[in-house]
Amino acid sequence: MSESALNLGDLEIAVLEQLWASGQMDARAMHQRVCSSRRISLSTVQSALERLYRKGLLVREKVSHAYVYAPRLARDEVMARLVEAALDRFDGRQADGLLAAFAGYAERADEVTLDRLERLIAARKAALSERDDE
Amino acid sequence: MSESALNLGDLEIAVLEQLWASGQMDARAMHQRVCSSRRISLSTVQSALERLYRKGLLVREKVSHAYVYAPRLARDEVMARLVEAALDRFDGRQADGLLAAFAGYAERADEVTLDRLERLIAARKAALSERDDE
DNA sequence: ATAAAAACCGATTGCTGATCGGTTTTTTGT
DNA sequence: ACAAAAAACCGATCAGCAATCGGTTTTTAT
Repeated sequence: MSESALNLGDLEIAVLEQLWASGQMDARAMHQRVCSSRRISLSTVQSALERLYRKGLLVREKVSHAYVYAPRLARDEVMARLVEAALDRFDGRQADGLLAAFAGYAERADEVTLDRLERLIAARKAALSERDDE
Repeated sequence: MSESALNLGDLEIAVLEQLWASGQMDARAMHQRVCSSRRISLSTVQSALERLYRKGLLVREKVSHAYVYAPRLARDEVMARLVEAALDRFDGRQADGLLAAFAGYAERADEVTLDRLERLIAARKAALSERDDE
């Protein structure tokens, strides 16, 4: 096993989005934010937070008697892990899949993004050739 | 909804891998290939094939009395859709996530892959500027 | 000490993939 | 044409997981 089987439900993602937007909050505050779009009890929100905590995606700290939760990973990092998890299940290199996903995406990408990508690749190339020189 | 909620189980992926490797086969042949690693009945394999067919990932044709299944999408394409599906569930642009996944991957990418990517980006840039000229 | 707030616990529901055996339909060999 | 074999088809069960909740216990603050 590749040991990176990550999966997230809809509520879990909604909760994460709130935390990424606000930095941290307790279950009550989260409930306030989420219950406008979802008719949901406090318990349900607590469950989702607990699940995310157990999945290693949140940290928490007891402030007086209540847990205050905060994201343990950046939004991008979580997305990256999700992508990795999706691709991990296939045989062999996952390069192809990511390349393909990326190609499809690049078809619609704007100049700014393309520039960012070029820089990413240039940086990696530089790192590679420096390694070769040693 | 973004209408691209694709998800695949382990057996489904194993089945797809076989088809990508061999082009096409019927349920019996698939059972032969898969039952070495998984102790599984023919019915189970048939179910998986049927599910994949309904998901639009396979085509099939009656050859004499048995269905012969074949992939409808390339391996890369399926991987790309899986990535898309994983990222679609987040708010806003999925650019960031793909970029992040890609950045992580690029850290380990070899020169050949980097070259391929550069070409991909160059092609997209060319397409963009041609559009601008019109 | 007591009331309020939160954690904690367990139970239920719904969805989906995996799994199977039995029944019907179709094909094929004689 | 008919019987045997093969496959599709059907429905049922099981397992895992997210979502959902209410009730009980624990903790805190007054």
